[in-house]
Amino acid sequence: MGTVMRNARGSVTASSAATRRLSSAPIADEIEFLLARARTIGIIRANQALEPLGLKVRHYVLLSLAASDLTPSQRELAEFLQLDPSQIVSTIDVLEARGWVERNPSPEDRRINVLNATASGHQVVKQAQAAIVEAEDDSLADLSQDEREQLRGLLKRISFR
Amino acid sequence: MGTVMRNARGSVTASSAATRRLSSAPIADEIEFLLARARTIGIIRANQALEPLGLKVRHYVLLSLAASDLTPSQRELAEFLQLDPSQIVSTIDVLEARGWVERNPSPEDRRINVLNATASGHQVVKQAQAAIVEAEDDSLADLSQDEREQLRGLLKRISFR
DNA sequence: TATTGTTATACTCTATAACTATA
DNA sequence: TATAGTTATAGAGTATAACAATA
Repeated sequence: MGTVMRNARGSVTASSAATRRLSSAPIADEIEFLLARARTIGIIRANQALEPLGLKVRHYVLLSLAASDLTPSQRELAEFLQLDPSQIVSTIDVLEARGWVERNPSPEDRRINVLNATASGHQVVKQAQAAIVEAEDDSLADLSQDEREQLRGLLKRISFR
Repeated sequence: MGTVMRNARGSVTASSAATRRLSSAPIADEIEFLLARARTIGIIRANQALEPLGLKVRHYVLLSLAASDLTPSQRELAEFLQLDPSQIVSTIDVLEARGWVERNPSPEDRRINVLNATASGHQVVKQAQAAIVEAEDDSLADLSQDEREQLRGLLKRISFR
C-alpha cells in the first residue's frame, strides 16, 4: 500500500468518507488485513519522523542493531530481518559512507564482517530513536499504556516463535 | 522484507540461531518493528495459501470488497486501501479478465465504475476466504481465541480512526 | 473547472544468480 | 566443498504526471 492521505495539519490520517463506508466490509475484520494496514500507517509515519536525519526505517533498523552490544554479522542481520544478504550490503554501504557504522572482519573467521556503530552512529541512533518513539506515540494515540503493552506482547508472540 | 525461511514441513518459520540471538536487541521490542515483522510473515503465508487459486493478497482484497454488498467505486477502493487509482485499475483488470468482477458505470454519474463480483467471482472469494482463514490460523497458532479477539480489537483501533 | 478512470513512465524495492575470498 | 560477503541484473511493486470522458 502506498498513497496516503494527509490532513490539514500535515499528519497522516486514514479517514475519509470512502474509508468509513468501506470499513464495514468483512475484510476489515481480518487480522492479517489490519496488520498490513497498521504497518503501512506506522512505517509512513516513521519514515516521516526519520526524514530530517536522512534515514529510512530500513537504515534505522540496521543502525540500531549495529549500535546494540550484540555485534551482529551481516549474515545474521539478513536472517533476522528476513532480507537478502545483498540488501544488507547496500543498506550498510549507506551507513558506512556516512561514518555511522564500521565493518570489522572477525578475527576468528575473516569471511565474517562484524558490525559496530561509531561514536557518531551512536549519536544518530539516539536521535532516531527519539523521533521513532514520537511517531509511534502518534500512531498509537488511541491506546492506553496498558493496551500498548498488550499489543506488544501479542505481536511478539506471533513474530518470534 | 522478503526472503523467508521454511522448515522441513515447508511451512514458514522465522526461527534460526541468528534470529534467536538478535531478538534480544532493543529494536525487537518496538511495536512498529513487530507490526512490520508480523505483517511480513502473515502476507507470505497468505500468498502461499492463495497460490492454488492464482491470486495474491492484493487481488483477494479487491475481490472480497467487490463481493461485499457495498458496491464500491474504484475511487473509493483507492482511498480505502491507500493505493493509487492506477494500481486499482491494473488489479481489477486481472480480476475482470478472469470473469470474476464487472465494472458497471453508475447510472447517476457515468464517470464512476461500480464494482460487482460475478457468480464465479463469489465462488472464488469463498474458496479464497477459506484458504486465508487457514493461513491466519497458522500464523496465530500460539494465540488463544480470546487473545486473537484482543489483537483484532487493538489493531482495528489503530487502523481506523 | 473539477473528478473518475486510464495510460505511460520512472523509481524503489525485492529476488536471483554469479563471483571472490576465505574456511 | 561450503560459507560470508559482494556485484549485477531482472522483476515486482509504487509514485507521478498527463490524458479522455463526464460532471
